[in-house]
Amino acid sequence: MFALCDCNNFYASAERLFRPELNGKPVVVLSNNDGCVIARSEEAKACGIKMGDPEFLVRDLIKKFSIQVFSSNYVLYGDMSERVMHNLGRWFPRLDVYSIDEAFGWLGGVKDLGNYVPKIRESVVRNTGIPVSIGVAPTKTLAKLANKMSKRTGGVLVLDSDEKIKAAVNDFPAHELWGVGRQHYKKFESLGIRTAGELRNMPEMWFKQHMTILGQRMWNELWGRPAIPLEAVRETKKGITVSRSFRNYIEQPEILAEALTLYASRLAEKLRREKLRCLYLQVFLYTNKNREDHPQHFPSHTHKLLIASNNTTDLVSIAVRVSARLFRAGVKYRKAGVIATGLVPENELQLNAFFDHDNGKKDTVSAVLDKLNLAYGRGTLRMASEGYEKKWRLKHEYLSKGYTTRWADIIKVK
DNA sequence: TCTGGGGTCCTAGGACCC
DNA sequence: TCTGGGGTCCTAGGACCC
Repeated sequence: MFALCDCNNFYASAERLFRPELNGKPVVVLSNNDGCVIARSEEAKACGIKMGDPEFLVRDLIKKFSIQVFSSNYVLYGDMSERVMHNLGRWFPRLDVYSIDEAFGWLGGVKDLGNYVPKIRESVVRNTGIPVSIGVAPTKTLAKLANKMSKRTGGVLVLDSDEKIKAAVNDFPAHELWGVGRQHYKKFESLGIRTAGELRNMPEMWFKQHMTILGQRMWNELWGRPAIPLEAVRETKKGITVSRSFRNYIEQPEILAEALTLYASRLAEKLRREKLRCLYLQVFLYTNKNREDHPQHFPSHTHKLLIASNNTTDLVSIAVRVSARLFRAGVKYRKAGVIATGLVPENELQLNAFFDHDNGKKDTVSAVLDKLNLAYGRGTLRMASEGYEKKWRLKHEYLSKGYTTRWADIIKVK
């Protein structure tokens, strides 16, 4: 049996944990640049705030219901996530951490699930302060379904018989299934399919034809036959991205170069942290697609490196050069990013017979950079091309403190 | 009038996830 | 005026190989 454990309204719960006076009050967390709503407490949902709502469109609701607003604080969420996962790990022989607030656990051989599962939930809540819900079923897809249904029934739901599964799928909306997005739902609608129960009664070939092999897997999973295995060890990543929207539009190539310098520096740091190097570096620019009156431009280019690298100097110089070529005058750019692919382990460096390698000099520079920035704070030592003013940098006006990660921000008990 | 078969790699686009 | 960021997988088509 699989268990899906997920934190309720995770970011909102994490923020409220250190502001107990907000318990029972509406709370929302905004995306980067304070753009749109990405987490809501139950009270905020009841005020009519929807997932993904742009902040400027719900400003009136926020004011009307005195909703507490937070910018996203990923350092805090990352740390709280680690605590939750660590606690979950005590209860499962194998744990597959699926996202920052979700994990699949393997419950093979546990006899009294009805007794065991609620204990997991109570323990995590007691040890971390983060409320979680747990759904249990014979497949991952059904465990996800059970998890969603459990939010209405006290946070735990175990589907351990064909009868229970049948009752659950007949009561579950097809568009809320794991793996069903807007496009698939449109197809279901046109056929009059509303519930997961109606959906799984369609023939297997229908799934294969209309939803590719992923649909075929879903069909099996809905009938209780596991088609998606537990990944106790996550495979190494295929790519690493750093991209951000700008606070204001960028219309000058030299300002764009500043942003790309920062993003490529961050990307190099991420690669070094994961002990990887990249063979390809993709650079892309975006305009604001919500503005039909602006000229649109979404250029992108992938640069192939002669030797795999994770050095800040290498990646920054490529990113800046490529972005200058992609840039078009008279266009208002809203966002840019860099993607590293062709990832290889740091210590398996393949040299190039026709190209001079510097015998690790740049690696030494990067190591010094990381060491200084770790000791004295991120950005202490950085590339000069990052600029000084950085007016394009993210907006986060409602940022909470680093309660669990910064000594200066630790809560004092009187 | 008639021009093979089997494969890999890469890219772009679509769909979905949290 | 103001609409996030970081991922995965699948498919189709083009270019190329023998």
